[in-house]
Order: sequence, then structure tokens, then C-alpha cells
Amino acid sequence: MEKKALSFELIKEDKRTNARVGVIHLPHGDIKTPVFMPVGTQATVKSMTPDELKNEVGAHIILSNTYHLYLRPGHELIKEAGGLHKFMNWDRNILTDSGGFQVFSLGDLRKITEDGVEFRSHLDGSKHFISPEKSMEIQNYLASDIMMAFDECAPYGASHEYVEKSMERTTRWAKRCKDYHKNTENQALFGIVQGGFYKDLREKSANDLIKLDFPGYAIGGISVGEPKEEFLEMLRFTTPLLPKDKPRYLMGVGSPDYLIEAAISGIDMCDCVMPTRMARNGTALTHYGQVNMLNAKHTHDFTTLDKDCDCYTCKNYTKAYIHHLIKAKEILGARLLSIHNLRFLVKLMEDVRCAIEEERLVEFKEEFYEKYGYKE
RNA sequence: GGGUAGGUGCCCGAGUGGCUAAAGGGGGCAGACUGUAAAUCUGUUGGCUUACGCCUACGAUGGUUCGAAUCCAUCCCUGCCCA
Repeated sequence: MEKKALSFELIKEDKRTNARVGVIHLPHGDIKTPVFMPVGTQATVKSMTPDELKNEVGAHIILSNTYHLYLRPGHELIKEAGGLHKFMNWDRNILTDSGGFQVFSLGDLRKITEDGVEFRSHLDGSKHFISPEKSMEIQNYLASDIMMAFDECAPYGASHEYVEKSMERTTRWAKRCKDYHKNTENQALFGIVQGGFYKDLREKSANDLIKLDFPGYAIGGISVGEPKEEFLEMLRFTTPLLPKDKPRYLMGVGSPDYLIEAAISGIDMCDCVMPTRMARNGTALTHYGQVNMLNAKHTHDFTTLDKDCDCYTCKNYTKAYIHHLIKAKEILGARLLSIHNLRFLVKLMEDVRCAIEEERLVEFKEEFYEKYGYKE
């Protein structure tokens, strides 16, 4: 039998929720799930060295991005470097997004056709064309462990008619991705369920993709600006549609409450730019809620950022110092908060996993919400 | 001592008779951030008042005018040039 890049081992299912614990076996090591994956769009998790990601954050898999690396430095260059792992000196797993999210986020700069998407580069305005096949080729050059199918992430508020067409096209694109992808021994390809905020379309999308038999499935197109109730509604509806024996990845999530809800719904993997972006913008995620380190109240606060955190930042620095760094726009401030925020979310998922194993996930959520200040 | 340029809100700085509580920066204060066009973006920043509004304010004092940051007089201060 042909060797596959990915295999998923389901270890335990929670009795009271849809949560589960598992292990994803991949070419660059095993991933215990549920897991949070830091985002490193441009072949770097902004301001973090790979050593810090491993030793301080505890990351076992990170994301990178097809569209951005294709434009700069170019996928050929990364192939020449020996692949993305070698290029950026990261020897654990990498998941590459297909460029599908840029179809959404760079909405003004693109034109979608059946064949693919014509982009104008956000860097210099030059024209580029990315098709499902092109996305596969680029991701193949990048040599990521998990590749994502090229999809269209429809904006929140799009009509049923629009989303239906978009979703059907995304499914056709997924088929083309699968047909093009040959390196199944080293790279696993995930399909992405779309369908906006329409249950019938989500169901159709999931069913059609399942027929294509991907080694893992993602939910895309939620957490795009909708109210939390709608997010939860779609999350809880869509996740159970996906096969139990394969990893389920919720794309672009998120905040601590969203991550816990995702795990409870049966999601295994999440990623989000939030921890690093917030860090650069001066905000810390803590067990006691979000803390804006720019605020004047921290000026004379010589206590630690989060007394319940085990990260390098919390072990070594005071709020007063971090406040000073952030106000002075010193790079170290962004770095220390990035380490902390990333560690916070990675550890959160480790704690969730532990809670599932010990059959106390529901209690864990209640305690976490209570402390954080979330209202149910 | 002579000449010259200037003194504007926390700071820098625009403004040369009414549309000016005064552009624009910066700083301060606060908010946002969810498959990264983000070390970004938004709001706010004289006092009192719920509000209408009132008061204080463009170096100082006095004046012209219906009306002055803007015009006039005197004074104070600062930069530069010459002695």
C-alpha cells in the first residue's frame, strides 16, 4: 500500500461534547490535537525565531502562505533553497494556505473566473493568475506538510445565490487540486468546506468534498466579521458533517472563547493571526481577560503580566517594563507580547486537550470563562 | 547699541478682520484587531454643563472696529546678522 503523508489517530472522544483528542502523524513530527497553529505568512511568524516557537511557545506546526511567498521571494527561490522548512530553518510541520483567503482579503485587487483568480499584486500592482493547479504547484515547491485546496472565501453577508455559485466552484477547484496533486507521500491535501452562512450550502459542500476523499477537512468562510451567535451556529452545524476519522481544521480562529468552542464542537486544528497581531499592537491575552499594555494604569505595575502563565515573558518581565517598551515602540515589546500571546493560545489548547482526557472539559470551559470575564 | 525675523492650545506648527475653541503633525488618553496589504487602524484631547449654551484662550497691556489670533501703540521675551 502507498505511503501517505498524513495519518490521524483518534485517541479519545468526550462523552458530554463533540470534543476529541487525537494525534496527527506528519512528515515533520506528530501533532497532538486539539492544536493551535501560529501563523507565519511570509515564512516567518512575525518577530519570532524558530527556536522561540519551539522552546518558548511550544508550537509543533505553523502556517505559511502561498500567495505571499509566490509574490515574494517567489516559490522557485524557496525550491532552490531546498523547501520552506530549510529556507526558514523550521524543522517541524508547516501548513500552507492556498491563497484562497487572499481572494477574500484582497477583494479589490482580483477577478474570479471558473479557471482561477487574476490578482493584481498588492506589492507592485503587477498582474498574476492563480488557478487551483498553480496553487498546488506553488505549495509543492514550498514543500509544506499540509497543503490547502484553492478556495474562495466568500464575504459575510453574501447572498445565497452568490455563495452557492462560489461554493460549487470551490468544490470543482478542490477536485482539480486533488487531480493535480501527486506528491501524496510527503504532502497531505485538505479540502475546504465553504457555503457561507447557509446550512444547505454547508451540507452540500461537505458532502461533495467528502466524496473526493481528502485526508483532512477544513471549515473556511466563518469568523469573517459575523456576530458570535452566527459563528457558533455555523460551527456547531458544520463540524459534525465532517468525517470523524480525519482531522478537522477551523480556519482563522481565533480568540480564546472561539478556540474552546471550536474544540467542543469537534475541531482539531485552529490558526489565527490574532495573537501576533495583537502583540504588535500592544495587547496581551491573559487568563483574566484582554489587557491593553498601552494603558496608563500599568505604568507603576511591577507585577507579572499573567500570574497563571508559564511563558518566558511572564517569568522574566514586569507589566511596567512591557508598558514602557510598547509605549516607546521598541521591537522587544512586540516580541515579548508575541511570545506570551502565542504561548497563551498554544497552552490553552494543551489545557483543553488535557481536560478532554480527564473528562472535565465542560468544567474547564466554565472556569476559564469565569476567570476571563466572558459571559455565556 | 543698530538691524531683522518671530512669540498660537502639552510640544511643533498653519492661520493675516467674522465661516476660529483655532488646520496638520507629535505627544497624551481610550478602543479595535480572528486562514496577516496591519509594529496597523479608529475615536478623543481648554473649563463648566445632560443639553442649549456660557466662560477662558493665540507673549503683556491699552486702543481701532458692530466684530481681533489676525489692524494700531507701548512694553516684555527669543533667534539671527552687524557693532
